[in-house]
Amino acid sequence: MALTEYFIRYLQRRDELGAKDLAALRAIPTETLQFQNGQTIMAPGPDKSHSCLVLDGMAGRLHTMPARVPRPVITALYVPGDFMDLHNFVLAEVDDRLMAFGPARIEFVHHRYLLDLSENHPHLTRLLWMATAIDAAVHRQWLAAASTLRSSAHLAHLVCEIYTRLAAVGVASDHRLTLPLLQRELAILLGYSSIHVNRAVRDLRDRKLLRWVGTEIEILDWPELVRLAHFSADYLDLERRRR
Amino acid sequence: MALTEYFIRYLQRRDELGAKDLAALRAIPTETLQFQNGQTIMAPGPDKSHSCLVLDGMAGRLHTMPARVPRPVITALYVPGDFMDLHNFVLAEVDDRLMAFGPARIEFVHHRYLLDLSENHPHLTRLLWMATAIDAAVHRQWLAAASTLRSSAHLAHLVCEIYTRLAAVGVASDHRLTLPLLQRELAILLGYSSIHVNRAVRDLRDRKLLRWVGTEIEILDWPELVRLAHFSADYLDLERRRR
DNA sequence: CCAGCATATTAACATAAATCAGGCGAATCT
DNA sequence: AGATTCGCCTGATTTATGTTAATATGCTGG
Repeated sequence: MALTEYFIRYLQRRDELGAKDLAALRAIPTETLQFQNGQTIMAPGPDKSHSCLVLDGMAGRLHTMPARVPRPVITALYVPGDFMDLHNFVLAEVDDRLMAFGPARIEFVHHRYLLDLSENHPHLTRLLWMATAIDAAVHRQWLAAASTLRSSAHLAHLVCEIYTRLAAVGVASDHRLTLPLLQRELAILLGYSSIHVNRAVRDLRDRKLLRWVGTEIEILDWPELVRLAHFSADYLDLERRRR
Repeated sequence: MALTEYFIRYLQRRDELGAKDLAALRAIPTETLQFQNGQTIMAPGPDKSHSCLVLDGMAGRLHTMPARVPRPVITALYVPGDFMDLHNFVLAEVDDRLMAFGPARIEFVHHRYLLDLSENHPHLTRLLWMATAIDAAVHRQWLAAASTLRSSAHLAHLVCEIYTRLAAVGVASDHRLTLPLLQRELAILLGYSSIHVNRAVRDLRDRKLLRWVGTEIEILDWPELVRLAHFSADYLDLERRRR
């Protein structure tokens, strides 16, 4: 199985890929595995041999604070095309757990191929580096959202971001998206109790901004949702540019 | 002026540097500028030509949400040796403002040298990449801290982290540190009102965990502070390892 | 069809943090 | 010295969020 075309499109939206780059990417062998909702894609620990990317479905990163901590926190969400685990290629140890949200197909790439890429394809290396930098930019946006937004606006911000990211890879359109997260999981993502998340969902419904049944969301008033959430897609760095 | 030895030590704590790597790093010319408290080191905008690192003093990253947002948020703090702005080498645009906290000397590296490095020194490239990955790991820890900790513990976590990072570069020791942030600035970092930060400081004082006068902090009970903050230095990735 | 379970929802109450209002003390300026 | 500014500190009140408890709803397996 070859490296997901989703990821190649992820890169192509942001920079031009030459024929040699494309060939090098497509030559990387991967192993694809299927996961069910809640399953662990990668457990924390040192010396990982693979990094992984999302082919299909959604996945997330569960970060646990050390010692007797109240609960883990979801610090990132990944959609198809996201190379979700490049970090562990350059870090000694990442003690986050990667898990599937809903059914998901994940591709695993052995680090030897990334190492080879970093030795012989500097342009691609910069693009992989860019992918981790975009992850970090999303982290910063989440930090800012958590600091400045109240629960409803905070939840709205998440919906705007995920819709934008899903739409960018063609998995969502027409202001409809599937978000395979329980309210309990939204709570540990946004940093609220699940009851409070429920209040926030109700608030957005009452304002007629969206319909939300189970995992299916329909955004009824995108401009107003964006305004409430102070959302702008800039930080996702979707623009095409030489790097 | 050559690339700061602090940054070289930052790398050496985490991996071995060969003679060629060292020579390549030391050959990079930099320009050093002095900033006063509150001054802008780099303004947001596209097409930056330089990245910068902290030689002396402290600096931070101010992230502003778009359009009529309540306030900016401090999403990162940088200490001597931190290559604080590698992001903009690989990203099209970073709309964060970099500013000095207290007097600070900052080194500027032209992107042409980073480009050269990424073309010809894959091992060093991976290490720079690692530096941005560590930044991202710190972001995730801040996200987790913001979600799970109450004000006092959250503030305690920040103090633990900054002391650990300052001590790692030899700028702090004996459980004493200088933190050139006003309570107002701590508030926009932690996501509280400054009045509430004041209460958190008082709480830590009342518990006899630290003395805090102006910008001078003395940690009186490190183990208890660490326990309260659920702090562990793991995420700073200080361990030495091949990458 | 029912029992059993998990999730969503709501209400009532408790706590945390924001906001409002103001006082204190040190540094600076006139 | 007096006035001003700024950061620190504190109490009173309001708002946001957490907690507990209970009900509803939708699924699954018998």
